Amino acid sequence: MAKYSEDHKRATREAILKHAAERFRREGIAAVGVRPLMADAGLTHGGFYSHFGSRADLVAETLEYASASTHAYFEKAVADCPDDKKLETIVRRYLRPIHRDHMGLGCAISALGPEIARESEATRHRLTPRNLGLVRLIAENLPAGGDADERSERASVVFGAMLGTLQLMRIETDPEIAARLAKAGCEAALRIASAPWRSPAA
Amino acid sequence: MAKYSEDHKRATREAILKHAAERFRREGIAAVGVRPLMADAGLTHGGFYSHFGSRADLVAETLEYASASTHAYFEKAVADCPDDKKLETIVRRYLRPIHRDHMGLGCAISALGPEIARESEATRHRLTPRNLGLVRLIAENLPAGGDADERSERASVVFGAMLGTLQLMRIETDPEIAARLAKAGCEAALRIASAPWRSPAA
DNA sequence: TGTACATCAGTGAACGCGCGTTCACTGATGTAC
DNA sequence: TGTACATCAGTGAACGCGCGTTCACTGATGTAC
Repeated sequence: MAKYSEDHKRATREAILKHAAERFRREGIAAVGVRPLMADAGLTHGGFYSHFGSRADLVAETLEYASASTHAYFEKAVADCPDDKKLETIVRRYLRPIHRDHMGLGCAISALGPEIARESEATRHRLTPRNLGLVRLIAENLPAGGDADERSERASVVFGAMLGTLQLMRIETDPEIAARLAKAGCEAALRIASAPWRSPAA
Repeated sequence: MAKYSEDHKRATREAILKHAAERFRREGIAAVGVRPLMADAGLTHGGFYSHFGSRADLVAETLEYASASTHAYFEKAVADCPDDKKLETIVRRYLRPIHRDHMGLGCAISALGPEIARESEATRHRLTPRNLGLVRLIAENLPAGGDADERSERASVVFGAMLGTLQLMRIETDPEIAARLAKAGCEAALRIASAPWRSPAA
C-alpha cells in the first residue's frame, strides 16, 4: 500500500528519533542540525520532511522519546528488586559514573534541563515533573504516606536532588570528588524520600 | 596612554560581559552569536576581537562573571541576617518565583548546567562545586560539624537539590505546582543541610 | 508468470540567512613640541 | 595655547561555512491486469 512497507517508514522514523535523542543529549539541542542527524541515520537531509513537519516538531518528539526511554530503562532495572530496595536502586543507578560519563544515553532532563525550560509551554507540558515517567516511578516507590499530589511533589523534589547532583558531577573535573558527590547525593535523595513529610516543625 | 582611557576600554569589556552573561543565561550559550551580543552593547561585531581572543574565550569569562555576580548577590542578601537564618535565606531566595521567571539574571548553573558540562576541563574547573562562590557561601553557613571537605561536599549536595528543583520549576507549566515545588525544595534542602552527616546508619 | 503503471521514501541542488573571524579603514583622543 | 602626529577602539565589507526548508527528481517497490 505504501512504497516499501509501513514498517519500513516507521523504522526509519524511529531511527531518526533514536539518533536525535542521543545527539541532542550529548551535544545539546541547539548544537545539532538536521543534516548531521540524517547522516547518522544513513540518509540525506531532504528526506527529513517526509517524517517530521519541522525541526521544532522533531525536538518535541525527541524529548518525549528520550524521557520514555529513560523511564523504561529504570522500570526494567527495578523489576527484579524487592519492593523496599527499588527506590534505592533507582537513586544509585541514576548517580552512577556511567551516567555521568554518557550524557547521550542518560536522563534527558539532566542533559537538557535548561534547554527544555526554554521550549514552548506545549512541549514542556509533556515533560513536567508530574508527567515524567521516572518521577512517577519514584513516586510509586516512595515510603507510604500522603495522597497522590503530595507523593508526586515529594518524588519531584527527590528527582530534583538527583538531577542537580548529576549535573554538578558532570561539571566537576576530579572523578574522585564526583564519586563522593554521588555518594552524598544518594544519601540526601533517600533522606528526602523517607523524611516525615509536611511535618509541623520548621 | 591609550585611546580614550584605560577605564573606557575596561568599561566596554565589562558591558560586553554583562550583556553576554544575561543573554547566555536567558537563551543558552549556543543560541547567541557575537553580532547580536555586540549590538546589545551598542557596538558592531568587528570590535569584539579587540576585547576577546575568540567567542570561546568570551564564553569562559562570561561563565565566571555570571557565577561571581550570583555569589555577590547572595552574599549581599545574607549580610544583614542573623547567622542562624542565613542558610534559610539563601535557599528561599534561590527558589523564589522571580528566579524561576528570570533565567537571564539568575544562577548560571541553573540556566546553563548541561552546557557547562560540555565545556572544556579548563573552563569547567573554575565552575566546579568547590570553586563556586555560592556553594562556598552555603558551606560557610551549614550547621557546625565536619571538616572542610565534608562541608563542601554537603554544601554541593544542598546546592544540587536547589539547582535541580529550580530547573524542574522552570519546566513545570503550572505556576501553582511550581510554587509547591519551591516550598518542598526549600524544606528538602534545609533538611539535607542539617541532617546528621556520615551517620553509620543507611 | 510477465508487463505496465502508480506510489512515495529518499536524493541533492538551491534558496536566503546568520555564523565566527579577518582586515583595511576611520576618526576621536592623548601626547609632543 | 596651537598644531602635528601617533594611537587604537571601533567600523563594516568580506571570507567560507552550515543552517532550516523547498522542490523537481529518481528509482525501488507494490499493485493491476
